[in-house]
Amino acid sequence: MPVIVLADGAEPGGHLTIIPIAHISIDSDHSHHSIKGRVVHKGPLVSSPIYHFFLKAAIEEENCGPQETSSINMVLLGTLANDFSQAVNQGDAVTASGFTVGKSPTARKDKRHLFNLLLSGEQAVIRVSPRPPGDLPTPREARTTKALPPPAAVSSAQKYTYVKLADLKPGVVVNVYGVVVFFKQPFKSRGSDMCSSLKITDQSEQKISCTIFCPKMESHPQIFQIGDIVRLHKVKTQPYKDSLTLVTTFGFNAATFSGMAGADMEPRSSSRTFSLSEEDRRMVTELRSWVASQNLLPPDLTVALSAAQPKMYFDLTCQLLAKAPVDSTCTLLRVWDGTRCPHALLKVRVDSNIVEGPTSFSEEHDKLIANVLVYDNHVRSARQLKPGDFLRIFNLRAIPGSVKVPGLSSSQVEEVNHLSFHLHGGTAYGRGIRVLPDNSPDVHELRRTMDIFHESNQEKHPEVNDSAMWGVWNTPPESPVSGASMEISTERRCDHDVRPINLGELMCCEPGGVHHVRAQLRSYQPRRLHRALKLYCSKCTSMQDVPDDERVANVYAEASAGPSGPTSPPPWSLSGPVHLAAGPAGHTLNVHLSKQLTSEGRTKELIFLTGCSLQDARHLAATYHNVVPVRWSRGGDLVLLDLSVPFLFRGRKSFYGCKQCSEGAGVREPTADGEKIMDEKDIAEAFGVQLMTFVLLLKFRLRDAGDTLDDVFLWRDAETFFGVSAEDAAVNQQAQDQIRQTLDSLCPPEGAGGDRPWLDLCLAAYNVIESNNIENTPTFYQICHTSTRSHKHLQR
DNA sequence: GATTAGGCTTCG
Repeated sequence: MPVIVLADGAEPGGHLTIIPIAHISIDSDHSHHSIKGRVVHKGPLVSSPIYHFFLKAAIEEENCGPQETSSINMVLLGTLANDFSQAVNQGDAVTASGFTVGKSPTARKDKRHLFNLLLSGEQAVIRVSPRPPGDLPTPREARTTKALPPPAAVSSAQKYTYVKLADLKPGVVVNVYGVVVFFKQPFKSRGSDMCSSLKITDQSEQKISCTIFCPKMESHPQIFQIGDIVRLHKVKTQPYKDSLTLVTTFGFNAATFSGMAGADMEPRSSSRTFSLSEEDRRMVTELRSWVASQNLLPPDLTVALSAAQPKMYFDLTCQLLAKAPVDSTCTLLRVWDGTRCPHALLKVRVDSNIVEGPTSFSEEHDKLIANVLVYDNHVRSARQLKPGDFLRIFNLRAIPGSVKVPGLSSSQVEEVNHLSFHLHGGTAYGRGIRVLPDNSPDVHELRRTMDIFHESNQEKHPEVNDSAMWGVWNTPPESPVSGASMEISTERRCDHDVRPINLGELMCCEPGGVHHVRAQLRSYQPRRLHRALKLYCSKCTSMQDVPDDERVANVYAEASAGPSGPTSPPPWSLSGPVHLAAGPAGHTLNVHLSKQLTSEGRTKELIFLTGCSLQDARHLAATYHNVVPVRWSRGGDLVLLDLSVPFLFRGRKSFYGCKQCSEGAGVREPTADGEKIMDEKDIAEAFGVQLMTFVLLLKFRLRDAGDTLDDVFLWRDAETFFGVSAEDAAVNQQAQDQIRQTLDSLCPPEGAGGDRPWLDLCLAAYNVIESNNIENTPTFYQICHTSTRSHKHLQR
């Protein structure tokens, strides 16, 4: 998906609600909110070493109340900044969503909102409707406009006209709309491009073949099924065999819409300056209702595994669980769709060392897993697939009987009358594989079916915990990051004097040494990066997950509702109620300050709160240096909350203590030395809390020419590797983006087109000996002393 | 502003 969508109607899409700019707050969850306003300032595009690009802008709301803050600063990072710079002009109306909120450092100076919006990554979307012609700038804009460079050509302002398919003349470049009646997935042409073909029709009932040549997969029309509507810009008519065909020309661009009447208008397009005018909406709506009234589309061939019959050709929507190469012309895909095929399914056994994804599943799940063998040209597309991907496989064939599977010994193929599924070589009948985006309606439906299976299976077999399946199922692939292209390499920072070896040699080495290898990153876990963030206790070396906000909020809520009998605040404290204006009605909570600090005029330095929510604590952390949520014990004393939640808030950061190593921890007055503001270490020490630190933990699978190595951990030196501190990654979107970008470059997502770079790595080999199992201890590897270096190239 | 392909079941 493009990060930026330019639309004439600047309303939020789908599930988003527009909220007033004044309601933006650092405490609120704005994931379903969007804001709307006019661009009153557009800063220059600045090249940034980390994000490629960086741009500041400000938008102002129209028709807001007299007292409200009506303008807010936005910080755009990465490709979004680049897109915005090209496609948006001062005076354009925009809506923004998918932002995070931060404190605006310039609020005092520019009199804008106390907070600013940070937009980056996939979730950030800006929609733009250009300023109507003749609409004069506001006085504030007029003052600043002069300083801006002349406006770049804005594609959104361009007017497109569309030709009906019956009115096409030979040898002209046109724009057309059509309903897809046939399509083929892109395949590698003999030339330099990928080639895809489709046939479209419209109300004139003319059927026209189109040939698309584009080097990038994602620039081809993203067609998921017959009946989808495509918009093709800049295609040339070309006579071929008594009829006209359409072929891409320079400037070609495609957008695809669902053909279902009433479906949303969200286009599938790789164009970064995408424009959707009223006419576009009308064209799509008219084609949708025309299709609904006709009977011209070929039947939908989608069939669930539960309805698969021997010998049939059908389309399968499914999830990939695991895959394994069988030989150079054949790859095995293990898939499921949550339904059970009435026919016994062929079991294909492959060496577990070459399987990508889980190698075994529970018996119940196994019955639902279909083995799909893909051949020849499809081996190439299967290479891009990752376990967890949702797929549509077109023109799959159900094959009954015993099948000779290449690469298997004769004893393994004697499964008579079991169904196997083949995706034969070639592209006839649109044969091919397509990855479905996580937000597609088909994926939603698939997930529902899989949910039902899991629930009923849990009831039947509560003892079975099929972690392999859950791992894949809960780890959907992230959608491709548009334009996250940077060349990257790794550099060893150690001075070990060892000769680089290959992975095969490494696996023969005894644990305990360090080794240098050169390998590619095949896959990594967890796919959801927030799960890579852990809390680590350096004393007992335990590691735990960071609790999510909901859990933390619950603990605070429970503590607020705790005992409220007679209380005895500590003698060193001053207590009193404080009224918070936050929230719809505002509310009151109790604060406790140190007498000592208060007398020194250092009231801002430390505050204890009873009856506070998570939001309150975060809110007050913007004003007070150290915020400690506490509760009353049954005996009426101030005590710390359960250490499963943060015991301290400092700015945007929160700090946790280790439960095991903090025995006897309690609320005590920290000694203030007056020179510096006390920090988390001072407070933890005073309370007797063993501080935990944030760490990053990832597991890599490496591969070189001959071997694959699993269980390669990146942990101790993860911060060196990414050039980001784990503590920053916990609170800072920019740090998270840097990790994401690094991983995307090392292991490019499907469709991004990048090659996997070769990495120079220093690995430590070790094993963990458990007391009762000295034999057979597996060897693990850890990446050490290695950092990534990126070499960005500017985008044109 | 070149070149690619130009649907129409594998044969495992």
